[in-house]
Amino acid sequence: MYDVYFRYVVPAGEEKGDGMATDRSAPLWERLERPAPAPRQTLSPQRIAMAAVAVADAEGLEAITMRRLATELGVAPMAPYRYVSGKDDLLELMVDHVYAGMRLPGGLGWRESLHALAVGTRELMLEHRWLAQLPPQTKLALTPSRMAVAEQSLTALDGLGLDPDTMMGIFRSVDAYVQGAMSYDSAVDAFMSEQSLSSGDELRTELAPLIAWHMRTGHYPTYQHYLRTAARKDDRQWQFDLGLNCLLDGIAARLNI
Amino acid sequence: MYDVYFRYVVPAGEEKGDGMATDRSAPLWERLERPAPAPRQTLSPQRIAMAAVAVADAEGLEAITMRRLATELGVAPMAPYRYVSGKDDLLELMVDHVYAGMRLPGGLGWRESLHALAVGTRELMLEHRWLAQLPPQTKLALTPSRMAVAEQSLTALDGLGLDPDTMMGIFRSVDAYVQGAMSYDSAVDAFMSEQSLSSGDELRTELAPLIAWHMRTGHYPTYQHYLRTAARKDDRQWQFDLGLNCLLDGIAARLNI
DNA sequence: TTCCTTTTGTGTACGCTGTATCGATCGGAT
DNA sequence: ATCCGATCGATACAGCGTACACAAAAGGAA
Repeated sequence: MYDVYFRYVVPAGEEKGDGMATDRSAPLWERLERPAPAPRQTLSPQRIAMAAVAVADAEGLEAITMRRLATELGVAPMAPYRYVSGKDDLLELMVDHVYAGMRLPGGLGWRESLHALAVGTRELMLEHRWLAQLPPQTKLALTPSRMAVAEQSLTALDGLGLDPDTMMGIFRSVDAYVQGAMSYDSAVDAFMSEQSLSSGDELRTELAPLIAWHMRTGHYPTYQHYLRTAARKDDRQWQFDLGLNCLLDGIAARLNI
Repeated sequence: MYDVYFRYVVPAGEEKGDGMATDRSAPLWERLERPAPAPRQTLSPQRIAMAAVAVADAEGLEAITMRRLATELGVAPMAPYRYVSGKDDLLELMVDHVYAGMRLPGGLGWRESLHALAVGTRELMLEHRWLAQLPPQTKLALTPSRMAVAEQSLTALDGLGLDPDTMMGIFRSVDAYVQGAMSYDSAVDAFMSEQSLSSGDELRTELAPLIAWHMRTGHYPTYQHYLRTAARKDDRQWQFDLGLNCLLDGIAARLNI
């Protein structure tokens, strides 16, 4: 597990400003640049991020509590506040921590790169299903790892004769599709584990009364036909790929690339 | 403002079971089928939904509190619990209430229908920006209004020689794109109104220190080029349409329809 | 009218959350 | 030896969702 926060070069022109580590008004990433000169500390942004990610992976996002985190770290409830300004900061730290694990292959064509972006993000979200359940403000988080992903994707679209707006638009479209699709899947997963359901069949049994009530109204014949005859209801990979391939096809066609 | 909850026909075979209205174990929509025989009541699911939607529209989703809702209705904090089993139920009620306002034109081709689905959902989310910020469990909510939207979309894809899995896969892909794209836009909106920013320029000024810090690392040349030369950074409509049209193009091409 | 039952809204309280504030403690330069 | 800033601990507070028991009000039967 390599060091996430120190691999970013300190930009030139930054003074060594004393007390920088506790200047809570500066952006999170700027503060982390000089995490702390103290040698004794038991806490660190990395330790905090790892502990939080471990808890969220094991018990879901709703288990992430400042108190729980502190307990996990063997520390007083308010201790982590020395490193993160609040829960939002903590979530941002977690996001950056897991996105750092994403490795996009370089040297591929634009389509392969975008495909890898989508599949890689999906895999990250399958491994950490809380990633697709983050609160809105965290979805914007401009963390170093996410910037790196964006940069790689934009680079893959460079040199094709596209204007910057279109390049960013395509990147964001693919990302929007992935986020939307995984947000749905992830919500289903959360519901299933919360109700201790371990298969699509068990899920449908659980939902049967509700579905049956809807169907008895007779308002949804096409939906009902789907329910009765569909064969891939549990094949999420297939569903994800269907939409992704359509989107990539469309990008290729519409932009002549 | 027409009645949202009584337009669904009572399915045959439902007993008039006494106390049905307070049987909290039945699905929300089944309970609402017999909302209450009493004439005196000051509360009703409709009044609750309308009050909650009004608050969320005006002050955002985080203003939605059981206590705040009760205050708004001029009632004790626990009173709404007679009609909704908890906050999740309340959110579901709100979702159904606003989705009931969506009108999809019929009699169009599949592409126009899916386009209308996407644009209509987008407009709903622009009018009620909390819609794109709902917690995960509410994203699944199988409410009557949302079932109706799904049914219409599936119907538009019927008769084209597609198997049910593909029909549902396409519907879900378009929906995923819309949810993902609007979830991002909505988060930006929330951030802007929370910081009292009223234009893209003000937003960029606010984020300038963070962005500048990232850029000074020199790791994001393509991103930087985008920042400096892009001309449509604030044209969300264009961005949304770009991805949507690509997706629809791809669907048409890949499925030969 | 009177009584009884069922429905509907009230009052109070509990455990949990995020986090502000202040005091104790420790490490290392002076 | 002294000081000082960086850490961490203890306490406290307002606000949240909601469980629970009770009061008020309406409808039906007598």
